[in-house]
Amino acid sequence: MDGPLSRPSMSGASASGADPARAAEAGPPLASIAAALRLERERAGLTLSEVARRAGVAKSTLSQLESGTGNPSVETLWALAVALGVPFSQLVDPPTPQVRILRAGEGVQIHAELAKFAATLLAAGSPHARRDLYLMRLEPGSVRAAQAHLTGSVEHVIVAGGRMRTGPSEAPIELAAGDYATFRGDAPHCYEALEPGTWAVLVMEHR
Amino acid sequence: MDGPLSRPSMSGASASGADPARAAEAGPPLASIAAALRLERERAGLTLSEVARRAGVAKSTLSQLESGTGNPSVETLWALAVALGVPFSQLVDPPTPQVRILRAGEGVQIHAELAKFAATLLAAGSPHARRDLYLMRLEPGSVRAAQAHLTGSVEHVIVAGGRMRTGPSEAPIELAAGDYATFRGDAPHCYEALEPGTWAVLVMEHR
DNA sequence: GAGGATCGTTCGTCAAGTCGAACACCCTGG
DNA sequence: CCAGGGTGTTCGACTTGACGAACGATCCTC
Repeated sequence: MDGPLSRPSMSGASASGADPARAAEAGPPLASIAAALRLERERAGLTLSEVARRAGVAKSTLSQLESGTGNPSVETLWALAVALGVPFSQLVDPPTPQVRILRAGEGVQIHAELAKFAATLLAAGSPHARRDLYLMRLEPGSVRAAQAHLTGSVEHVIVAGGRMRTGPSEAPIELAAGDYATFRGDAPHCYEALEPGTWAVLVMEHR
Repeated sequence: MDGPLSRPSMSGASASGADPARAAEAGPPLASIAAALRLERERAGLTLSEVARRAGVAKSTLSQLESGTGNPSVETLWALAVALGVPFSQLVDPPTPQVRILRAGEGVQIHAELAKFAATLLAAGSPHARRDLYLMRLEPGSVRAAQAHLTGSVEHVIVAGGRMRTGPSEAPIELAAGDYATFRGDAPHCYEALEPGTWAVLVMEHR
């Protein structure tokens, strides 16, 4: 039902109280930074020399950083982040999930003392996800096709009323009120209402 | 109706396309880091010496960093973040908003080519906000009172169906379907359904 | 009020990050 | 075939951050 995808640790714990895993990542992400630097540079199609020039750092420094040798200063890393056009923290913290659907009624439910309350955790954001919340209304009869956003962007849709078909353009998913779905936003995807007055909450996660 | 609060720049621009302001913050946040270090240390009620000891850095180094002198290495800053029990990026990026309401129909609307689509930007997340999405269902007759969460947490509520009263315990707000409200989560707040079958999307922003 | 302890700051010393230049390498074109 | 401009890497010199110790300042104890 959900295909070959890795569950991104949907630990439903962080709702009832403190979350100890927030800053407890053990070691300084020297290697992670190295990988992120190289990844983002190649994604942007830039050369090491060019990035170094734009950032105002020596290319020797960048070379060492990309090779995992070194412990950059904040100033240096910041300059590189700006040159690469990515948020600073993307260089220091790991990537994001993939595709996941949560039908109405599914998911980790959190109940209160008096049973009149039930909350379903839809997506526990990674520490540095940038998430923009949208309230989306659409009427049937037209398909809104969205092209690829920035690399790594993820979209979350919670249908509040009506029915809609959304998801990757090659495999749309039909959702009804209360359904929740998330999918990659950096691939072509679409939105189509199946009933009048359809509306949903859209969370656009940029990283 | 919304009291003395500063509008946290709800620039509705970032929806139609690329967002140049994502990593374009001009200078390296030397002073910001200094302020964050001191703030988080005092929040935790720890002494400079103690934090330095836990982080395994010289207290002279920490002193210089808190005074804004210096450009710490990633390794050093990471150790301090762990010692302070805060996510790394909280030390490098600024704080968060306050209180804001968006009634159904209000807000910056984004229309598509065919006018059958309308999205309302609810909250453009700061680059490092950790946002957990919840689908919340609650029935009338009981008030769910939530105590203060972690400092700096912010809650977003989008009512999908029914009516509810929520917000800070000292000044709850009545919301109907389509209404959106956001308020501080580190102060006592409550949720109360006013109709059967009330449900909402809850976004818990931890920072 | 003297003693002790701890706070945060400032001062030299050492190590490490950053820089610039020279290096080997690949591809293109004269 | 071999200059030419491009890549990313490695090498010393310099700059700078991190360390440890000593320094006033403050607070509590005896």
